[in-house]
Amino acid sequence: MDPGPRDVKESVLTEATRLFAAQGFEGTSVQAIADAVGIRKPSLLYHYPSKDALRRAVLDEVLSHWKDLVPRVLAESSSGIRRFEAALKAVVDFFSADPDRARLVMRELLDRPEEMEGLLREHLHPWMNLVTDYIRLGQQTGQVHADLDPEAWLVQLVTAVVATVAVGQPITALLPPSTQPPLDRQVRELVRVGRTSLFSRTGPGASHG
Amino acid sequence: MDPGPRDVKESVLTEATRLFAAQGFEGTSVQAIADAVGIRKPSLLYHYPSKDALRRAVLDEVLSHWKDLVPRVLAESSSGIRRFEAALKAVVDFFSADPDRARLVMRELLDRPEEMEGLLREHLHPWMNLVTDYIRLGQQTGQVHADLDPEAWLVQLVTAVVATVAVGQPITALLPPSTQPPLDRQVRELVRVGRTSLFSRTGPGASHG
DNA sequence: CCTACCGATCGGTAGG
DNA sequence: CCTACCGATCGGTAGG
Repeated sequence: MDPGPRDVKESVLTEATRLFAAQGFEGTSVQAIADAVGIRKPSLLYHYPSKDALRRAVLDEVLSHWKDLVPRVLAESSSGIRRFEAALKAVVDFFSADPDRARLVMRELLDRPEEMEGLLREHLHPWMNLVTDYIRLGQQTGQVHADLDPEAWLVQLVTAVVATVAVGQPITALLPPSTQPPLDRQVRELVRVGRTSLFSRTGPGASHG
Repeated sequence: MDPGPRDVKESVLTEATRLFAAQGFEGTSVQAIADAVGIRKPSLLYHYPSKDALRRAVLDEVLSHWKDLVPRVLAESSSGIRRFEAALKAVVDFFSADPDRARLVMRELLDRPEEMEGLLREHLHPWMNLVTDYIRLGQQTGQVHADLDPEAWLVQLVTAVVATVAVGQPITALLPPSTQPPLDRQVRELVRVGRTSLFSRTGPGASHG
């Protein structure tokens, strides 16, 4: 029944992620995390020397999973509109698979904007240039809207994905009743918005990649 | 020099808004707000009987300003693309004028999703139907993309505005250096995304309104 | 991983 | 709007 003691540290990280995402860092006490794991507070502080160390470990895990994702997405060799769909789907899936990731990122952006500036540069900038170069190529061939701002467009789209997944529950309460899960419906429209705002013609003109 | 005692309550609200937006509700102590105002803690609790009452007052003020805005926006009688631009600009201006509004809304959506569901319904649903009806009209005349999901599109756009303004500082750090203020650049692209994802033809075909 | 304990701060109250 | 004070909880440490 009990998890073996060898993965107590891992379960501290799991519970901390859950609670930080739901209630925020300041809204979550070390005691509450220890209770969720089923150990005493000083035992938790043996694994992570301070509450802030635990926060950094939680954030680190999200960002390292993100770093794993990026090479896989960029390795997709399909071209044009299919490449767009595959890449955007990968980003959506990454956050949808665990909405706590989106909530955590959103909270850190609000709580510690200066710290996050550095982390975003480190984790997004490298591959951002690859994507924006590819977009500019599309602009030269006329596939992509000429007046699109590549960097701003990309930042816009990722922001929209993170925000939509992070606060999906309350905002999709505005949608009329439907058989479709509300978040799916919201994400589907997000993808359509991304596609139409990127491509100037939507036909199957996959001519480079 | 000192503000007269008659507007102490107002200045409590102002400082609470600033601090809740920057550090969150749990991250801000009643003592910190009292310090910012220049009074003692029990004096603050005379004006607002509890910390939670102060939180509700702060949120209420944001939402009531929002309620003031909506009729003005919908009174805009221009049509088609101009109507879109004017309405979206009004929403952007509302949050840009005081980014704390966007941060506050985002934090409440994360901290209290259930409570916010009700408030969103109350404050957005009424005029949401007006907008989506207008969008459907555009779909019948062919001005608006036929496969657009009106409710989801509208929720998507407002979410994007709030998120972009709320975390504008850290996310625009990803943009290359420019003479243009980064948030302006980000907002300009957001408007372009909104326009191209809404209209199927962007010519000046203002035929109804 | 535990018991026992620390000073500091939390939101809030009594009483004027 | 103040002084004085409340019990509860905070993150963290000593010591085993």
